[in-house]
Amino acid sequence: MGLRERKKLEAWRTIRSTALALISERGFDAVSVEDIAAASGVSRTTFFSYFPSKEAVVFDLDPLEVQHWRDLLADPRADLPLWEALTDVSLGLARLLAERLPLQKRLFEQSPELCTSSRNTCDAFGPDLKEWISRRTPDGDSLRTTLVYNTAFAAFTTAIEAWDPDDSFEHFLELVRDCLRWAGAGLAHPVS
Amino acid sequence: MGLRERKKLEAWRTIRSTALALISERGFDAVSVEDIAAASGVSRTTFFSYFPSKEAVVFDLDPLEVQHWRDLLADPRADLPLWEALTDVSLGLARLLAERLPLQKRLFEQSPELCTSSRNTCDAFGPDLKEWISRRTPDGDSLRTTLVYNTAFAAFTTAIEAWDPDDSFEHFLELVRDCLRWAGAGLAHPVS
DNA sequence: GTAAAAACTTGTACCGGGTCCACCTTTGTG
DNA sequence: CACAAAGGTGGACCCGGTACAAGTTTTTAC
Repeated sequence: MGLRERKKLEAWRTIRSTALALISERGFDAVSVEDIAAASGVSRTTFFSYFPSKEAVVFDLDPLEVQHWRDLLADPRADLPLWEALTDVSLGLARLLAERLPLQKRLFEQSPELCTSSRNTCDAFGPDLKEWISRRTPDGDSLRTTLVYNTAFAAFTTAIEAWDPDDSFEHFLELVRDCLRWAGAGLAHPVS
Repeated sequence: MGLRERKKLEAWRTIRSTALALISERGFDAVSVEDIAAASGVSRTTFFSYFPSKEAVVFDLDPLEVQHWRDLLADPRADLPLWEALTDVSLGLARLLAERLPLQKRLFEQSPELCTSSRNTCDAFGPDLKEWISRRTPDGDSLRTTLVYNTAFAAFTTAIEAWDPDDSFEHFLELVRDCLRWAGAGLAHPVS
C-alpha cells in the first residue's frame, strides 16, 4: 500500500472519529459539516470528497469492515438453506456494526429522520446482498428475491429498533436471530 | 365547512396538482419549490405551510383520502385473524394510492433517494397502523408488533417495487396479496 | 355594522447541506 | 529532475427549510 493510500485511509479515519466524537457529544443536528471539517483539520470540500453526505460519516463502513463484509458474503457455506445462510450473514453484519450501534441507536432516538437516511447508506451493501440472495433463489425469481431481501432487512431493522443499548450485545444477536426466525417461519400463525 | 376551510382545501389541491404536473413533466429534481409556488400563485413560505417538505407534495394524502384511511382502520371486522385483516388493510391502502402510483413509480426509477424519503411520509400512517396491529397482538408484545408492522411494510414495498406501471392495477393488487401471503406464511420454506 | 382577535399570506433574511470549478500542493513515475 | 496525475482548498453558487415581522383576510362578538 503506497503512501498515498495510507494517507487517505488515515484521513478517512481521522474525519470519521472526529465526527463521531463531536456528534455523540452534541447531537447530530448540532454539529455542522464545517465543524467536523475544521475539527479534523481539512476543508469542507475535502470532507465531501471522503463522505457523500453528512449522514455517511455516521453510517459508512471503514474499508476494513467493507472487506469483512465481502468475506462474509464469499463464505462458501453455500449448502445451507437460504434462510439459515441469510441468518448467518445477518449475524455477521450485526457484529460488524457492533461498535457503532449504541451511538447510532442514541441518534435514532434523537432524530427519527436519521432512521430512514440510515436505510440509504445500508443500501450500500444492498446490491451485494441482493445478488447473493438471487444466486440462491431458484429460477431467478426476482419477485421472490426482492421479497426475501426486504423481509430480512425488515427483521434486522426490527431487532435494531427493539434493542436497548443498555442490554448486552449478545442480547442484540439473539434479537436478530429471533426476528429472522419469526419472519422466516411465517407471521400468519397466531403464536410462535 | 366554513369559507376558510374551503379555501385551504382548494389551495392545497391547487398546489398539489400544479406540483404533480410540473414534476411529472420535468422530473422531481428539475422542479424547485419556487417553481411550484410560482406556478400555483402562492409564495414559497405558503408552500411550506401546506407541505412540510418538497417530497410531501408528492406523497401526502388528500384530506379526503386520509378520511378513507381512517375508515379502513376503523372497519369493525376485528374477528379476522391478524394477518388476513392486515392484508385487507394493505389492499385498501393500495387502492388509496392507486391514482398516484404510476407517477410515483416513475419518480422512484429516476431518483432512488425518493424511495427512502417516501418511507418517511408513509410513516405518516405508520403510528396509526402500528397501534392497530398492537391492539390485535396478544400480551402487548411490542417486539412482535414491530416485526409484524415492518414485515408487512416490506411486503407492500416489494409489491410496489415489482409492479410495472404498464401492467394493470389489478395486477398490482395481486402482487400485494402474494407478497403478504408469502411473507406471512414463512419465507424459510424452500418453495411456496 | 363595526371593531378587535385570530388565522393566513408574504417578503426577507438566514442557516446548512451539497456541487462546481479554478488554482495550488503533494505524490508517483520514467 | 521533470512532468503527469491525484488530491486538497477556497469561493461562488443552488436549493431546501426555518424564523420573523408586517400586512391582509376571515371570524367573532358586541
